[in-house]
Amino acid sequence: MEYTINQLGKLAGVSSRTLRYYDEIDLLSPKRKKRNGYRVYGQKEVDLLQQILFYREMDMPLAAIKQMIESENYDRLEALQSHLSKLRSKREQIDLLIDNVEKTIMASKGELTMSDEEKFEGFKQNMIDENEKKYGKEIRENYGDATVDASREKLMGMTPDQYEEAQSLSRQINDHLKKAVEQGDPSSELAQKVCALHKEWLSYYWKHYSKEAHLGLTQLYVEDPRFKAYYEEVAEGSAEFLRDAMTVYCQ
Amino acid sequence: MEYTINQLGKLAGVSSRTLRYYDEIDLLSPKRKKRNGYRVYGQKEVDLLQQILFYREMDMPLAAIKQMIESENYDRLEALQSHLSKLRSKREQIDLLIDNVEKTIMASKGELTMSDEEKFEGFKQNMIDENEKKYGKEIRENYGDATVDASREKLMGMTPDQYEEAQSLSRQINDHLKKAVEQGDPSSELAQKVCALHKEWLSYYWKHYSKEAHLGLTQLYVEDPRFKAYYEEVAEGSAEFLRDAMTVYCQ
DNA sequence: TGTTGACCTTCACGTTACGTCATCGTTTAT
DNA sequence: ATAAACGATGACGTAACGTGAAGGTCAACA
Repeated sequence: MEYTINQLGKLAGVSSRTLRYYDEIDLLSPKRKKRNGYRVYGQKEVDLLQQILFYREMDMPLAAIKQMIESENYDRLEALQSHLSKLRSKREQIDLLIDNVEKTIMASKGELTMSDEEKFEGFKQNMIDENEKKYGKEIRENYGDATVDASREKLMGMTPDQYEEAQSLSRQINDHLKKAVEQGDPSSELAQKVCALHKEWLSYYWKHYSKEAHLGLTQLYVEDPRFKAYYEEVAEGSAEFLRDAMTVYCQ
Repeated sequence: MEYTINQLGKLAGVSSRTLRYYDEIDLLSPKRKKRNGYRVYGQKEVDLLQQILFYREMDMPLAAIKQMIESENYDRLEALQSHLSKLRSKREQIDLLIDNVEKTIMASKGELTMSDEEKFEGFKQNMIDENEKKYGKEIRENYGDATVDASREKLMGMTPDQYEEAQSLSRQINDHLKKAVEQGDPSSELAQKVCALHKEWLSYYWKHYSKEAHLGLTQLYVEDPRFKAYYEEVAEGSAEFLRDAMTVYCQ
């Protein structure tokens, strides 16, 4: 697919001026120019613009974005993973702010009092972000994005490896669970493997593991509509299936 | 409490230059100046800065913020309520972006293909407005996902006592709901008590409570067949009844 | 007592990521 | 043929500060 400057702009929700500016600073150049000077954007440019907008959404300066995507060791997938974790912390920050506003509302009604520190909770994105501001630039230049994310997660209590592992496990569980449900046998090897994976996944969140608690959790998955909704999205009846499989797994 | 310019800056997470700039444009002036010219900020200024930062967080230009807070009919409480709903929309947009990144990751692994339109979903803000108009599916995704996320997080840190309490509440809710449905009046004392219990029960799963979300959840109970099935077992029409009662409860 | 270093002041220029004309050529529809 | 829509290139404007420079103030320490 080929796009004119305004078509691409509309598609991506940016102005044509923006695209011309990106061309000017050699951040995103059109595939080619027609004889009449018109810019023509192709598939590659569409995808690159998407990448750029992801970074921009994280408030990264365009110069830094340029460095990133021009970098020798730029790993697109790694970058996307990093976007994910940043978006998640952004969401947490918004939750903090929502909390703050709710408290402020109550405070203005005289239902509670807030310390001056509390009044600004959620604005200054705590030590993690300050850390990023301080050292982020240099670290990023030297080691790329992944390292920054890594140190962030460390501050949050989990190592990046743990976090990644947990995320990966979660995806694996869903994938295998789906297949196992299709096969239909809770005592099958695959189903038991899902149970083992689930136990491993739990170990990232639970301090003390016990069979009873694990079984109780899967029972909860069945009983509690909210958990059930989650598992219904993985596969129909997967909550019950997981509980049955876990019953076998825990003997 | 009185603050110097840097103390207030540190407290609020802004630079002293910012505070001087706000003074310059008469957005936020210090309470007074000492003989030596030093700026002194007091309690009123602290609270005003908080308000300003709320607006700034919504990407409102400082000139507009100035107009707002100088306005004759400026209602602080109303403004806070508006912040809340805007923050929620912002959260929704981030969820969209997260969705986009996740899809992009899968696409880059060849697990699915994305249209060019899909690649820019979540960037354009006008999509938020569209989403706000679409009730059914979006509500399920937004509230449903948030519910599941919050539940999972919180459950991991629940003590057995808390879990028991939540379960007990759940049973109480079902008991009383059944009786209330039989009586038939959603505004009855019993029905309102059910709502209060439900709110209490939610507090075991939701990190941040809000009337809107609570009401949205009960609407979800009605619209989503999976949730509805759960409530149909309690009593016929109890999902609708709970929603109607909650509408009264939340005013 | 002098000096150091942390804060404070004002003044002023620099920056980023575009918005917004102005002026012009090109293409398409009527 | 003429208008409307679209494209191009300057060039200037802007918001919200960042970043010095040049200098006054203040507590503490030698």
